[in-house]
Amino acid sequence: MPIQHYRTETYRARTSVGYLLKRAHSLLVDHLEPVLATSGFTFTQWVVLMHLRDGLALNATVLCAQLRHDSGALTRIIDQLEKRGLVSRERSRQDRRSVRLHLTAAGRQTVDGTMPAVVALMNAALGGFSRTELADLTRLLIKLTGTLENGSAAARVPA
Amino acid sequence: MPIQHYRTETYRARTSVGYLLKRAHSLLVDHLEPVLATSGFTFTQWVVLMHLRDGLALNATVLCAQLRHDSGALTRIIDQLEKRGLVSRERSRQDRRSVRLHLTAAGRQTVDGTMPAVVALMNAALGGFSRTELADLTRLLIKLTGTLENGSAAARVPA
DNA sequence: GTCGAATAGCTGCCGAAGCAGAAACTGTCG
DNA sequence: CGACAGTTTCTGCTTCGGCAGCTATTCGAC
Repeated sequence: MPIQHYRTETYRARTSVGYLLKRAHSLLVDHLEPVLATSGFTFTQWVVLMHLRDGLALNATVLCAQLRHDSGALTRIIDQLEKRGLVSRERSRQDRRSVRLHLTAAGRQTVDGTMPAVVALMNAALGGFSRTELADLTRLLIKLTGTLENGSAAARVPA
Repeated sequence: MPIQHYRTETYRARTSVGYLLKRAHSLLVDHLEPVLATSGFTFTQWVVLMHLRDGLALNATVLCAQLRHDSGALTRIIDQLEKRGLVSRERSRQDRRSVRLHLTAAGRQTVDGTMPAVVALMNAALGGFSRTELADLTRLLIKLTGTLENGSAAARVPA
């Protein structure tokens, strides 16, 4: 039995978590894009490279789930990055349906090169935050995504 | 002099605020869309109606800024909603360049009809949160957006 | 008042994401 | 073995957001 945080009569867009999430993310991307553009990347391309660098995804299917992105669109992004020599495709031998992705040396070097500017931007954005506040924010966001990933939220919606 | 929250060597996508914001928002929208589809709305259309209902935006320019949406795209969304009789356009008399937007009675009734399901969904998504946790999350998100709206973040990025 | 600059909104165009379906492959069950 | 369901990736089609340019209107300097 969850708490009634919001009520129908008093729900307002501007104070809702959903609106604030969108706004914060959108503003962050707007600040990030010019920085990445100096390295010749769109935001989406850079995110793909970051995930490959961190070993979070070895193939397109997992990458789609992680990034909540369309598989068709991802194919085309990988095409671009492969053409630039930053990513390589290789058919898996265990399961020949699957294509293993990894960063090339050039790809790793390029994405590492973007990190100082990105980290500086993030730290500036969080300039007014104490360490505790950032830890709280991170924890609460992880908690929220955890709830949303399990089907529990959708299941409770009345017909 | 902001705190060095993140460092170049240890920055990882999965634990960064940016990634978590995107993921949380995206999951929330995925849950919301089927609910709104039963009323015949896309997420974007519904957000526009909500803002008009709450009196947050009286014309297209303000609405664009609020929603961080393109003015051209917004014109077409308003077209659809006007054609369905949910929104009305009216040239302002004070400034005839400006078009005042408002919900029609039908529009208000329709968007109000979506509220119970939306509120139920949000409460389910926040099921594991205490009142304090939701208050903290909301406050921290507002704080973050505030920082990002003032140009301070971008200004500090090194060349 | 007049002229140039700025603002509000709309239209055409382009690129990227979403959807559906095809092709290649795997594993299972009879 | 062979039919069939399920995966993984890729390819066309459609839709939608972002950009540039246009018109109408207003503001400000002179």
